[in-house]
Amino acid sequence: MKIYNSMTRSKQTFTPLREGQVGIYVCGLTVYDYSHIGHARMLVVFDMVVRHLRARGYDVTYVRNTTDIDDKIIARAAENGETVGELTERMIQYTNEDCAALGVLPPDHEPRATQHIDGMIAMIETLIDKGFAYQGANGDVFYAVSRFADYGKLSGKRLEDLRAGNRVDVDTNKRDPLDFVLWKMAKPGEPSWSSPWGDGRPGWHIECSAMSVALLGTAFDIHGGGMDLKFPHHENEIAQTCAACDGPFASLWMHNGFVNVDDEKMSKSLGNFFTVRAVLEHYLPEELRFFLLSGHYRSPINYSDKELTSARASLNRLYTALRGQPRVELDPAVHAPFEETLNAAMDDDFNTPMAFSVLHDLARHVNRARDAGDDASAASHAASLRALGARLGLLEAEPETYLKSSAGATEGADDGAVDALVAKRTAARQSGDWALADQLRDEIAALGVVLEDGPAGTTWRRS
RNA sequence: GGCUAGGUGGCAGAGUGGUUAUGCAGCGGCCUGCAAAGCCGUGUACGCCGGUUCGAUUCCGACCCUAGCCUCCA
Repeated sequence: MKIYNSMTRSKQTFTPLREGQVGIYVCGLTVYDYSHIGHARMLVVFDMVVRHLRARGYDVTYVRNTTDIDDKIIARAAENGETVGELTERMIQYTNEDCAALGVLPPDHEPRATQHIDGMIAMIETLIDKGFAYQGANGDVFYAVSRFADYGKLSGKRLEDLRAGNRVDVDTNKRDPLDFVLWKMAKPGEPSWSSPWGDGRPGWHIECSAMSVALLGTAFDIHGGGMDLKFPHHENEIAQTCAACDGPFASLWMHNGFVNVDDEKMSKSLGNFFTVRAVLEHYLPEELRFFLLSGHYRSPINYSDKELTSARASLNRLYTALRGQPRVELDPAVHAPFEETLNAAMDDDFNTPMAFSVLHDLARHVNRARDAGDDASAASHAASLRALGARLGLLEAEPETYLKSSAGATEGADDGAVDALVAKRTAARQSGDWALADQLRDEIAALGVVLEDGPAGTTWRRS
C-alpha cells in the first residue's frame, strides 16, 4: 500500500511500526458550533482511510480528538449565556448525529482535551526542564521555536522566511514572535485548571501532543487532519512531542483537501458557509458522503447544487442496478477481479474516484446480465457491488428504501399517496386510456416522483 | 514576497511514454402505448513554448494561470 506523506511530499510504501497494527491520530473538531461540510470531509475521508486499512487486515487503533476548551468556545458560551460544558456537550452530540448520518464510524478513542489536562501540564513541565519552553512576563508559558532544529520541516518553511513575512502583532511577552503558547493564564471568570504556573488552560497545540502520546504512545503510524492544520498546528505538535519525548513522532502525515464553495474557500465572512445539517435538508446523507469521496482526498472539491445533483444521479444509477436483485452469496470467481481492482485503487493512496469506477463497472454488469436474462450472474454481480460499496461506506441501504427516500419534505405525497396514484394510473393503462395515464404521470411527476413501467409492473422513485 | 498543490473532452474527475477511466449532459439506435430506467454505439481532451524520445497529455526546462498556507480555521 502506498500513501502520500506530507512530510516527505511523496507517496511511500506504508509499513506500520508494529506488524499488522496501525495507530492513527486525527485532529478532530473544536466544538463551538455546528459542524460544516469541511469538517464532514475530514470525518468522511479518515473514516474511509480507516475502513480500508481494516479491510486490508490491519488492526487499527483510530483516535480522533475533540477540542472542548478554547477561546472561541469560551466566547460562544458567554454569548449564548450557557456554560462551556453545556455548549460543548451539545455540539458533541450534534456532531455525533452528523457522523451517524454520514456513515462515519466512531473512532476507537475520542479523547477530549479537558480529560487530558494533567498530561499536557506534565509535557509542558518537561519542555521547560529541557529548555524548550519558558514563562513570559504575563505568566503564559511559551514554546521557544528557535530551540527546535527541525521546526518548519513539515510545512517547508524556514524560520527566517516566517519572520520576514510575519504579520503577527508584536507580543512583548514572547522572546520570538513565532513562539507559541503552551499554557495560558486564566482571565477572571474563565474555566481554568491549576498548574505550576498558576491557574490557566492549555494552548491548542499541546492538546494534540498530549492526547496522541497518551493513547498511541510517542511514535505511531499516521497523523491526519485538514490541510490548514499543517501549519502551524502540526508543525507545533511535532516540535512539542519530539522535544518532550526525545523520539520520533508520527511516521506519516496525511492532510485532506478543502471543500470550496463557488471555487472559494468556505468562510463565514463570505457567507458561503454550509453546515452539515443545512445540507441534509436538501440532500440525502449518502449523497453528501458520495460527493465528499468523489474526488481524491488531497484535492480541493467544490460544493455546489450541481455537484450534489451529480452525486445523486450516480447513486441513483448504482441503487437502480441493485433494485430487485436478491441477496446472494458472493461468487469468488465473479468478485475477485473487481475486488482486486478496487484494492489496487485504494492501495494507491486511497484513489476513491477509481474505486467508484469499479462500482459503476459492476452496475453495468448487473444491468447487462439482467437484460440478457442471466439472473444468477446479475445477482452475483449485485452481491459484489453491495460488498464493494460497503467497503466505502456506501450502498448499504435497501435499494427500494433509498430510491423512494427524499431529503426534503414530501409535501403531502407520502408513499401511500403515491402508491394510490400509481394504482389509478395502472388501471387507466390497463383500460387503454393513455391520455388519463399520461395525465396522472404528470401529476405524479409534479410530486417529484419518477415512474418506471416494467414487465413486472410500475415502480417509482423520488428524483 | 516565501512555501505547497494544481492546470485533462460541455461539466465533474481518474490515469498513462504508444492501446476505453468513470459519472453527468449531448447525439444515434434498441426497448417502451408514449416515457423512464437499462443496454449498444458515439467525442482525434490533455495551459503555452522548447527539449529528451522512434513516439509525450504522461519525463525535463522555461513561461502563463489558478488555489491553499504564511493570522483562528477541517
